[in-house]
Amino acid sequence: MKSTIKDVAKKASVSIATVSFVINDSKHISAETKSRVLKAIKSLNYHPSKSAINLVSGKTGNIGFILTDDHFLRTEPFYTRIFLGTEFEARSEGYYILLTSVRPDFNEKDILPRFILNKSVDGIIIAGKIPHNLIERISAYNLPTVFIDYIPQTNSSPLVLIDNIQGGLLATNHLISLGHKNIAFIGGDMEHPSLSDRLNGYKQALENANIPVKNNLIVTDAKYPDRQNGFDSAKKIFSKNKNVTAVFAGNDAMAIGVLNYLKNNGYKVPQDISLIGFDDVEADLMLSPTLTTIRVPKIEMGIEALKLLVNTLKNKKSLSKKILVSVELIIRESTSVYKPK
Amino acid sequence: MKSTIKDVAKKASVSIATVSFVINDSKHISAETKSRVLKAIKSLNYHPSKSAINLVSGKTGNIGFILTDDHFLRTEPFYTRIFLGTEFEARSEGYYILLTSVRPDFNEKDILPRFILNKSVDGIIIAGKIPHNLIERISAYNLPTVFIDYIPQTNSSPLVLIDNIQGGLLATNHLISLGHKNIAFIGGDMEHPSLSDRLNGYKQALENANIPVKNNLIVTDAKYPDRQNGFDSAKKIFSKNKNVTAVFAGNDAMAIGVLNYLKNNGYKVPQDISLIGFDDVEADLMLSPTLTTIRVPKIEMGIEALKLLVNTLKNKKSLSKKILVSVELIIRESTSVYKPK
DNA sequence: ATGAAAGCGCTAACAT
DNA sequence: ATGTTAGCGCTTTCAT
Repeated sequence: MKSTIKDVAKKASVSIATVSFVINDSKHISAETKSRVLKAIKSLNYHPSKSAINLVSGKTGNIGFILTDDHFLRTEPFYTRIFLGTEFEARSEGYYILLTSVRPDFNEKDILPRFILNKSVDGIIIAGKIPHNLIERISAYNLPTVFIDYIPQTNSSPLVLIDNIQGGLLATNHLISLGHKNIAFIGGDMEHPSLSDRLNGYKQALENANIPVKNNLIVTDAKYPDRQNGFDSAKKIFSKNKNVTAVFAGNDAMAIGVLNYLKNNGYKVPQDISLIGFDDVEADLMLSPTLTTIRVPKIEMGIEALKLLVNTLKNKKSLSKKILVSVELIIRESTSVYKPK
Repeated sequence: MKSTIKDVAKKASVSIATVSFVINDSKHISAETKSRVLKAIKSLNYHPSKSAINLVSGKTGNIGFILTDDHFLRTEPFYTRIFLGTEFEARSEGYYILLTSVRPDFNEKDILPRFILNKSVDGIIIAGKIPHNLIERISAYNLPTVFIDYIPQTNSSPLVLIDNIQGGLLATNHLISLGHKNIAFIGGDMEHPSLSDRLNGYKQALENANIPVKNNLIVTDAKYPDRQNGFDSAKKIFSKNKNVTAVFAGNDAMAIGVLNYLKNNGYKVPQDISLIGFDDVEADLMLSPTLTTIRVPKIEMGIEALKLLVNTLKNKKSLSKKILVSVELIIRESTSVYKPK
């Protein structure tokens, strides 16, 4: 039933070597022979055995994709979209993606993803913040690695990052251009470079506009940038500061929490408070008003990471490149011109 | 660097066959020899080459996992959890999962997942509702298949299903036991057996309690059971029926939409209206009140599907089993005793 | 331009 | 109980 290279060779009356040369275009074969082989391949519906190729080449044709459980299960499909981009690009490159999630509190006792132990991947893509000891233990295996949306402490690998500073600038400038001056920033998990750079962009924009940066308008103590913490952080800001007219939330999840807080407490968005998020996760169609935000090209990030990795794999030398994907201001309903009361 | 079976054999002073026997436990080897081999394996950090095993066994060691984009990107991590269960179980069984998503409107022109075309998987798991023509085209490849949470029209494959009727009964009985009589049902995508069976359970429970089933309390015309449609369906019910005191939503996503509608329109949950969902997707910690629901064991479903598939793979005969996973009533804050106004 | 043949790392008869 | 060896399907060097 299943045809092999032998069957093709026999059918085309050539040696198996010739068939292999034709398939891989690795040696010059006369046009006539080539077409005979190609015809045989087609008529037998022949597909080369991956296992055999892998065995002889010493490669696996697989790429490992690692992220933490909580990233994978996040309500907002942020990392899932990145994965989709990677998977999509892997199709054209002929790789398979082995996806695995690890616990966010991965420790010495946990075992490494088995595709690493079993040497079943040629390279690795790591998305999002990942426990440091995991990174260290993986690096012992010397696999080409690309990081997405995270800068590991000890880093020499190619990186695909969001241009968060630019995003922070865009978001804050948008609010400033609407006339806002008392602009709060709500962040969390400031160890993650994404969040801290968004804050940097925020500060920079204020300085550029000669608006003083006030620390009491900046809340960054949430451990994890999710809805609940957005809600709680908003409470901290608004219970003390009555003159805030705009909020820049570190991501859309937090922005949704902020929005909930504002609604529950009688603030109208955007009439009383303008609100901008970050990520554009298209989380919640129910959201009213719809959220002005900074769009992060998630699919593209996944694509870029795979390209980078495949490049490294093929060149046998790590290019150690850094790709900064740019972001885009998406104006919706949650921001509007500042009107003094 | 990379050690092979030969290195182990040499180190343990045995033949490579003996090493193989030890690894696979396929022949009786004396305890002494065995321990020597095991020690050699450990000291060399030896891991058998997957490619070689695959080649010799004619298998790939991979399992394909297919679902639609929108299921994969859903706000509520329902299918992602199922996938996680599958991936988890695959670890113990030594399989790798190749995850791919297809468009919900997959048609004749779209190409099949390439792991099918390239014969890179030994079997397939399909989760959720999938276009019928995809199923047909896949079936031509004669790969052992297991369906999760969906009953294909032309079916002979093993199935892992939710006991939706039981769930519908549990949910409705819970409301009835609280004294409710005017209980609405909100569903959507009734082509999906899950949703229609939940409705069946609802009807059955009412009949058991001698409560007449009223069609004007049943809204099932939403095409897709998401938040927005939950919201819209609630509007349909409540704008016409003033005596409804409880709602059974076909899933949590719709329930969240219903809750939003109720809040926006001055109803208090559960004081005015009791609300129960289905799935227990733990979607939204912000939800207030927290949602009473029927818990579906998502991880377990993924596990069961993989077990079923591996079983089929090993026995070389399709068991054509059907597994009905049972559900559980989770009482939280959104339901309470009926109080006449 | 094409073919013969040696492996890649492993399993499983078949021998001993 | 353990060893010898013939492949699995392919790539690639070396001949021709």
